[in-house]
Amino acid sequence: MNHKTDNKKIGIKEIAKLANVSIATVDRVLNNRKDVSEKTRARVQAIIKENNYQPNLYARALSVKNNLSFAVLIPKTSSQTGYWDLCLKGIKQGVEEFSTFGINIDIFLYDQEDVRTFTKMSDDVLTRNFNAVVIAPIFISETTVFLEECKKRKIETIFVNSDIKGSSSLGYIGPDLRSTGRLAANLTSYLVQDKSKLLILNIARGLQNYAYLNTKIEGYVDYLNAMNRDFEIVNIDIPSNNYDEIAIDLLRHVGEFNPDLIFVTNSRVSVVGRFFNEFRHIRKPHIIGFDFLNENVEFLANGMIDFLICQRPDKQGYLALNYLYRHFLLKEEKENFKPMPIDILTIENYLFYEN
Amino acid sequence: MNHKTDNKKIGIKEIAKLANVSIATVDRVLNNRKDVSEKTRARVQAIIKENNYQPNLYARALSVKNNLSFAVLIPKTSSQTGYWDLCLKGIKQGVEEFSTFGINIDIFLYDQEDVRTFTKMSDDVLTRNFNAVVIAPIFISETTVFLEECKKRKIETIFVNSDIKGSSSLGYIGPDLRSTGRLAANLTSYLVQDKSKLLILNIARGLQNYAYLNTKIEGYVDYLNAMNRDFEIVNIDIPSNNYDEIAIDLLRHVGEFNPDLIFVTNSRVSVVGRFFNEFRHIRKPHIIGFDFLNENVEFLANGMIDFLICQRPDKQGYLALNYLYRHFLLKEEKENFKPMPIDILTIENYLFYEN
DNA sequence: TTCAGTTTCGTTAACGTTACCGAGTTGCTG
DNA sequence: CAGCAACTCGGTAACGTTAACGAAACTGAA
Repeated sequence: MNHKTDNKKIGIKEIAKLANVSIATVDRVLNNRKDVSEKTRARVQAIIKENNYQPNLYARALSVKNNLSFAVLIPKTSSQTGYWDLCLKGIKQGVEEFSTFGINIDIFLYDQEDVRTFTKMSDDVLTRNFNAVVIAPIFISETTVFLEECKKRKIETIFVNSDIKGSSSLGYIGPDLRSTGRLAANLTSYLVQDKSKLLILNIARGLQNYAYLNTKIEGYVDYLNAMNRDFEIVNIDIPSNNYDEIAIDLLRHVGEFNPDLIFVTNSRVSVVGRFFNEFRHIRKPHIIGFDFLNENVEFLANGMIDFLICQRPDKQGYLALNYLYRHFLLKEEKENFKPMPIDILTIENYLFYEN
Repeated sequence: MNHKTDNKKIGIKEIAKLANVSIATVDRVLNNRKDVSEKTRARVQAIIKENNYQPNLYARALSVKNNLSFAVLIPKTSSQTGYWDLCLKGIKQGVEEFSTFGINIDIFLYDQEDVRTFTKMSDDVLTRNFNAVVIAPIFISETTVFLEECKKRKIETIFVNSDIKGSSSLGYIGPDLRSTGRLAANLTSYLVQDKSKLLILNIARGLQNYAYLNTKIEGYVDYLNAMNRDFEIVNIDIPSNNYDEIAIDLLRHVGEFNPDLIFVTNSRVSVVGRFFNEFRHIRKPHIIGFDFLNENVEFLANGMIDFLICQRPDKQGYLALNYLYRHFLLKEEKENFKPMPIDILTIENYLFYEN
């Protein structure tokens, strides 16, 4: 059962020799540039295919002295959640890694509670000459305007975190939102009995800017309704970032509704954990929320939160840059990226998360 | 909030100029070789640190024309489970990727039901001159003997899939087995009520060779006992690979015990799924098992299996080779690898698995 | 002082690919 | 047929690092 592997990698030089041309010509057909006749192009291509030539990406990366520059346009982290810090962490890893190739990456952080900072930043981006820009599209209409400008100037665009279907030039890197909602519902169905009361909580100031949350909620509700298990589902908005304010609202809603499970539709789930940690006399429901933030993990670890659904914001950020790198440098065509995995974290596996 | 990043990467050449030495000398201190005086070594090192020099790994990989060769020594896939196929898939990905660097990788597949094939293969490995060998240590005592020989010949060793603590030279790449057991118990606790009956199933011919399964079971049982929820737990071995034989045993045990949940301790969980798919009149318990195999996913998708706990065998295989690559070529020291993540798959997120 | 041996260091050719520069060829116009 | 553009193609220097080779400087003993 000894499986030998003696596939000596063939280089551009050998190809050239076999085709009886110079390496420059081989390079031209490889990168399908002009300045090569159809006849020789065909001949070289045949030999390339024949010998299963694979370019040495490292040599390529070493050789090319590009002056690519990318912009990253995402919210700055708020006082209420470290979510964007994670994304930024991934971005910075990419900045570090790709600076080796002379890629310059500038990061623009806008305030997700102030649309004017977004328009300001996006204007700034346009004054410089970027080859591509990574965008977290929070403000939908403003982003659409910005995308128009990018298109005119032939600046490639790619989304992270949420998608405006079909409007960026390079697509979207992030989780399927509807599926994350369905997954939450799936877990919910294990946690509670028939006829239970389920509370959906949307917590954040300026909720009108988080249109994508509705997709999650749809997935959640549709899944549960299809089960015919007589759940009573209530959807509540708490448009605040202040714990004390939120606590007051929570006190009222939880008191009135007395839910068996709370589904927090974003990363603010730690607030709910904190609430039940303080108000011990209130019956603690099951809790499901999002994202691997320190404050969330704390309540996962002490049993307050049952499940954390994770979309790896850091990986998202990194992958977006990685995608650009591959698009520009390695010239990989690649079908539009695979969707991000959706991870489930519990008290028993969170320690091994993050790879 | 504009965050500029203008860290021009400095090269070995600039370092040489700054230190007033040749690039060869810089190279010597970088790879701390001999043939350089303590004085200049210190000076160069200072300048390296000062300028935060980071070697260009791609240039290094391009330059070095090593003749490294690794061996991989894992079980061949049996008729009963595609588990090792997955691991092999990851290995092959590594073979492909690292052949660019002139690394030669030979794969030796032994029969996990026949210890003689293992000793035969491991002897074969020793006749050749490998720099390192990746081992899945199924046969503990035989592996230990083999490791002794490797140590004598200064062949590096690294484990995948399961560990014999402290006996390989480069450590272990794989999940923490006890934690996977605990995680299964954690999910179990959500799926069933107090006083439920839980059936632990160990299915495989030659079970005596799977000592590591006990670690999983310990984690599972300990976790549940600590909950004080009055579970009735039964642990059953079915030492067979034949479905008909297994079905007979299952029929008997399930009939007698009537479990509320079955925990299959390895990847053979699809057999149990098939069983309940055929015997519709028997009350189907919840089912938890391991590994992202096609046959398992099939029963996850149709609702037979509730949770699949995944240890990414393909990633394990790839990471093992990647680790060797980094150890030999990039000379990264790196603290002994992070543990593998432990993933939870349900009917709602399996589609997005595999990245 | 000489000379062999050792220690320390610099020069240079690779590694596989890219891209600039310029030389040869063809085709067309006047 | 001259002249000139357009099209093909080859030569070669770079990219940052490694390693083989040999030169220089130093050591110590005769």
